[in-house]
Amino acid sequence: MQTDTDVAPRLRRDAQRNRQLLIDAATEVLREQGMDASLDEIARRAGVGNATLYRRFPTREDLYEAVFANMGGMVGEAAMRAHLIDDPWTAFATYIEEITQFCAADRGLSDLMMAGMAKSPALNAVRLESERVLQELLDRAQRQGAIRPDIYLEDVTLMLCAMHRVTPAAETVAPGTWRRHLAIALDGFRHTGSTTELTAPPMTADQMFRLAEQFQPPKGPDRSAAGHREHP
Amino acid sequence: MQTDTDVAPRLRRDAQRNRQLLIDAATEVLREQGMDASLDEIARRAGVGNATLYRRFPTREDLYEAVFANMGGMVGEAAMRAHLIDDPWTAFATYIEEITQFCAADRGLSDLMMAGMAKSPALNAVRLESERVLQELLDRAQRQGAIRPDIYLEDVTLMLCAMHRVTPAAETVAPGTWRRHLAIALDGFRHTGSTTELTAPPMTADQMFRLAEQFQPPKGPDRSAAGHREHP
Amino acid sequence: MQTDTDVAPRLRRDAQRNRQLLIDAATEVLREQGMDASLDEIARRAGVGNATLYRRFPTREDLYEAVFANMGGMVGEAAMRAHLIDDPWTAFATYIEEITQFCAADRGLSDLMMAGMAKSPALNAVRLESERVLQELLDRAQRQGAIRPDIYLEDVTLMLCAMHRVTPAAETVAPGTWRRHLAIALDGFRHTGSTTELTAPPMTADQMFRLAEQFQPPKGPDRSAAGHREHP
Amino acid sequence: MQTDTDVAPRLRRDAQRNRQLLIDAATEVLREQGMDASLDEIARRAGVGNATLYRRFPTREDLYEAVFANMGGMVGEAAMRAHLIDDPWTAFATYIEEITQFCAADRGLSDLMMAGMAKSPALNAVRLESERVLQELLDRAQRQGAIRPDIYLEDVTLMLCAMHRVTPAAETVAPGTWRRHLAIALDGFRHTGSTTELTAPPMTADQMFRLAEQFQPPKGPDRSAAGHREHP
DNA sequence: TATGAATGAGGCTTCATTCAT
DNA sequence: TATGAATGAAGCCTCATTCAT
Repeated sequence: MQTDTDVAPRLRRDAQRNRQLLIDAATEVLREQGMDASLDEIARRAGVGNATLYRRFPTREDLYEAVFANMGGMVGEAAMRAHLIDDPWTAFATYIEEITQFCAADRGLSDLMMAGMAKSPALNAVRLESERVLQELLDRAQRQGAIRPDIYLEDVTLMLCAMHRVTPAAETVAPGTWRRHLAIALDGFRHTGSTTELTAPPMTADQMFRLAEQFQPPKGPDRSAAGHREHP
Repeated sequence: MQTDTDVAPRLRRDAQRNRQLLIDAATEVLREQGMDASLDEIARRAGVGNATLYRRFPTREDLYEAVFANMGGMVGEAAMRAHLIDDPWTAFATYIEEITQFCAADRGLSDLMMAGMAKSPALNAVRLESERVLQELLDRAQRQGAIRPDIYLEDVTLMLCAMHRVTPAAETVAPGTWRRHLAIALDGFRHTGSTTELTAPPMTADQMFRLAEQFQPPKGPDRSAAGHREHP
Repeated sequence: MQTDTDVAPRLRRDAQRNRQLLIDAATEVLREQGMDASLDEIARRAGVGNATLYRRFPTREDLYEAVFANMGGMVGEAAMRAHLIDDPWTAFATYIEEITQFCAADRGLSDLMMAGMAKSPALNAVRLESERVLQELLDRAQRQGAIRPDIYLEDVTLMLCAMHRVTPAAETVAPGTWRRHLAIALDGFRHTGSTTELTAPPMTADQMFRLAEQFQPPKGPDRSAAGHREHP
Repeated sequence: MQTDTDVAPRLRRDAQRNRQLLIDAATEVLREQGMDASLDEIARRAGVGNATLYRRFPTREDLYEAVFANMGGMVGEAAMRAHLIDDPWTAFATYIEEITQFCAADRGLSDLMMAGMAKSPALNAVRLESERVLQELLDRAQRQGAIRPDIYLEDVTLMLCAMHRVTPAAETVAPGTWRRHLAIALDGFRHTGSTTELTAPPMTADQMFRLAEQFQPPKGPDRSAAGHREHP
């Protein structure tokens, strides 16, 4: 399902296979249960001992990073396609639509898209990149007058965050409806004759960060002298 | 804090008191920790044995139902206030704002507002009542032309669902920002010159119900051979 | 085996029984395996679910404290008997002998006698009380000239510490030999014509404390959001 | 660091090198963590696969044996130096001091000095050799009247055993204090006017052996159906 | 041969739930 | 009736050890 043959440089064939089994199982379980999924369950689903999972991915973050390794590519491609679109509004909307389409199909992806994961460079990189793209598209659409001028990146991000927390579940029940939902939400950004005046300030980037921190996967016990001790 | 004298008709005085203690504690814990809170924690906070909780509220649903019994009142009052507002759009927006204000301050409330709780008449009743109100306000605003005509109740509900899954967390980080967020989202419903055409159909009521079922509190283990055992 | 009926104020009879079973099992396991014993093993040996152990004794320290609850009495009695002895040296030696006799019979007791257990008031209290007694007896014997004047409390304590780390094991192999061992060691404190000059300074009380900290029982994972999460 | 070219007679050059890396790493880890150190940690520190460790040293004992193979040299040199000392008491005390100095700096060495390792010829050989030397020095000091005549080799050994179980920890907290501690303890052996009469008999050599057996490194699980499994 | 990989069991901790008082 | 008590299972993590390359 995932194809990151280059990511794990030299791994024995069977290890490579197990790694893939784990990633696939994790993808599946995350899709179903979201970011709080049990690691043992993932190992079980992969048909692999739990310790194998720990060997391959010492922390939950490592596993998640691997699961979403190809997300970077997805974002990049979506960005590229969006940049080819002439109409600024359409470019903006299309980019968000593509991102959302990805998330709608995967509860885990949705969860992680906004989750803190402060420790995971890869995940943060993807998010930052996506936000960079978003900012560009937003600027362009505002310059052209399609989007109301008092909208900030964080407004868009927050709206996406909210969407992502619902679309995967909605998808299992009414596939495709998210497109309608998203179209409506996007219209809220439009620069039209009748818009509600915004009194509250937008979130700051730091507040967004702290918000993301609140959507964290479970944190296990710390690793100072824990666990197994003696086999009597 | 809660006053549901009719709900539990004949109960000894102390039982009545315990019931109330539990509801108050649950309200508090749910507000802080959301739908997944530990039942033992609730009993502890109420200063009551855990078994008492089980006796009073055999299932988690029963407890939650009681906790949100008074929400009906809140919805009713919001509805009343909204109906006093002349401008249809303002009425619509104000009602949603009041509901959201409540949810923003209470993680448990937000969780449960959309949560399945199929078994819970009370919760469903509140939801249905709220939806009835919403439908009225929506109709009115559409008749007057403030809201685009191809919007359905489910579109509004779904948007609210998404909001509720984010606002409580946002509130801890940037209080009040949800107003901005909500204003933008509501503008999406407006009937303006430039709106995106909606190709996908709205959710059906039944789909909404099945969606709500996906946001469930934790389910316990399968208990087949549990309980007290003499020490063999 | 232990008899602390007053310690746990009002406990249901079965709980009292289980508590006792746990303490007995812990005593036994600690005697055999020392302070690193597995908590699950203790529960198993007591014929009780592991969670019961946690309910009764939330931390390892709590359990250990209970196991050694009667140590205080032992120390007090030994002190009383020692104070009745006229000859200062005999009083000093006898007190230490009684303490050691207790420790020789119990590896767990020996371990804990010196172990850090910084969190356990009871254990620390016993240790401090014992040291107070020791100091008195030491002073008396030094005033009378039986013990060389450049000996400090910490010298005695350290010697005891060393003894305790060996006597329980020795006891299983050659019961009673510890008396011989102890007699020889005590003679080292005597004020005689031929003693080795002591060039190094004695340990400070603080150093003793930090030494004790090095003999710690295993530390489990921390309790921030760990363990059980969902029962899917 | 170690040089046991004779021990492993014919080994490929790289094997020889790995063997040495492992011994060095083990020495280091044992020094820091004592006898219970993790084997994986040792292999890791050696920069070598864990299976290599198993191939080179099938059992923990085998590894420990190799680690302490050179201890024979240390003992021999200490013995030599002691024999050059004219005063019998000084010779006796100096030898013990040198041995203890070694142990104080090395937790693993201390642990193993007395540990059972019944299977390990090398460790036993070192111990026996050291005891032989000790016996000689003891005899000499007793003949000259410096040490009381009713002291036996096992008395000295046992005292050393007790010291070794404390000095490494003490060393980290109050370096050098062991010298004071040791000096006091040694004085206990002296032939002076005032000594305590010894009623209990000394340990027999066999009892000492069985005592040593009680200080064992961790034993692994029972492995009956382990290993690699195809994923069914 | 050397190695990384895999494994299951074991340790700790918490939770929803039933039992006995 | 109210309550504390008991329970097993599930979660997380690590280790000694065997297997396959």
